[in-house]
Amino acid sequence: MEYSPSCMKESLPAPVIPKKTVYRLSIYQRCLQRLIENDVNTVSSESLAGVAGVKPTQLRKDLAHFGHFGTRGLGYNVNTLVEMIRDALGRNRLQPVVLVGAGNLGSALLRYSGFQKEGFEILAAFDIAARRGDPKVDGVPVIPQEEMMGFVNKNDVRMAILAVPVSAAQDVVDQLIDAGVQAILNFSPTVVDVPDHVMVKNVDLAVELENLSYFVRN
Amino acid sequence: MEYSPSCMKESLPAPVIPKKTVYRLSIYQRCLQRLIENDVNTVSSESLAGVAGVKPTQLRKDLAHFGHFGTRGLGYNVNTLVEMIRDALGRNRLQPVVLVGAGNLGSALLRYSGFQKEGFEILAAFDIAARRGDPKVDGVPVIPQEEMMGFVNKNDVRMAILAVPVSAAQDVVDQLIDAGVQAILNFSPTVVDVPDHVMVKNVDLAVELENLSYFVRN
DNA sequence: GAAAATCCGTTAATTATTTCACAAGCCCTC
DNA sequence: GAGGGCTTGTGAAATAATTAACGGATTTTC
Repeated sequence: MEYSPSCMKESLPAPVIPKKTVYRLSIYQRCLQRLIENDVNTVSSESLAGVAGVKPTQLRKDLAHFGHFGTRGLGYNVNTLVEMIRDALGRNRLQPVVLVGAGNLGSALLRYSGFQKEGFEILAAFDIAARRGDPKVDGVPVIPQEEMMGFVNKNDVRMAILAVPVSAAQDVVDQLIDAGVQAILNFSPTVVDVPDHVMVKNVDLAVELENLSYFVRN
Repeated sequence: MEYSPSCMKESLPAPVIPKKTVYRLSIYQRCLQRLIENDVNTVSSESLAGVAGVKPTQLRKDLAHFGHFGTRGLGYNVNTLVEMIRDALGRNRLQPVVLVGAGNLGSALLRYSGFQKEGFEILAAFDIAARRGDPKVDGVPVIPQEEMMGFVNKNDVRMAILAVPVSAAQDVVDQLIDAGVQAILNFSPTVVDVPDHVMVKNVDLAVELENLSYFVRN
């Protein structure tokens, strides 16, 4: 049981990390980075959980999926934890990403510094209305849609951010998948169909707002 | 049990709708609107679930929380369903909303037509750098931050969209809550502290992307 | 260096959510 | 208007996720 997950014993099906755990790892990561900035070396599950907005038990259980990282009586070493999470989430955080659809929302996302700051690089943006020689936006070239598949293929791009109109969404998604994309962050307000091996995360701003409105007392 | 929820009988604790159900209602709503545009009158749980990306059973169970709306052997009347969901989510879909932080992301959200299209109206945007007399963005006035609390108070605003830098997020949230806001859609990449009666939905773009990267095969 | 205080890792219990399976209801045809 | 074919609504079963409880390790204090 020690440091090696049980799956090592005889290549069992998989460690099976709950999706929600994986999601929270990203949140922990963000909080840890804040701690590093403040020169904090050690953190207890209680205080980290407090900052991340979860219960201490949940934090410990989440981390336990990946091994033993804490010191009883003391807590977790911040740097160790950050490395562990980085590994867990895939060291390929330098993964190239493309953005499709440089309209209002799309171009705002291009200028949004948050992605870069967290270690993602948007290689290029594609738009149906783009022309060769269009100016870069915040250092990112905006390229005609036709060149998307070739580009994705050539650069081994596995992740895409989608911000195209609903009417184009499914088509673009199909193309992206054809070209090798495996994960899509979808800002187009529609549900798209994808094969099992492709992961889509929908971020539908209007749906989020509508959902929130349910919790407003009348 | 019929059309009136059991809570009417003698004001029981509450109908207790699962959060995830409420969330999915918004998605169903969107899919239904697409159906209306295509002049579809009737839809089965199977086909609606297909479009919404869920299992038919789940759809039926979700709807069942609110009463009987379908016709066995036939399916659901699209218009009836739309009305039912609108009611369930709170008829106050004309709820006023304010946006705080008119930077890159904030101003893109202002121009984003999706909110309006779904029936939300952004009354005003506030920014620390705004000056009286600044031009409107897409019809929405951009107002100095100092006037936020007064405005929210006066206009009975219950919902806010937050797109300010991390360093300002908690302060602004505290002010918003003081002024009466009950639900916050938070695009600032940080977890904010709120009392129990306030609902926050975090949309952290970098976290979403990082999370997705876990599912990319190496 | 012993005792007290802290805090992790883990099992078990609880709670929430999803799925199954099927009875009951309704449409539609003949 | 009777019967076959669909499709809903729903209890019960299965699954997943969260929380609680606690043993044991480690630090800190005196």
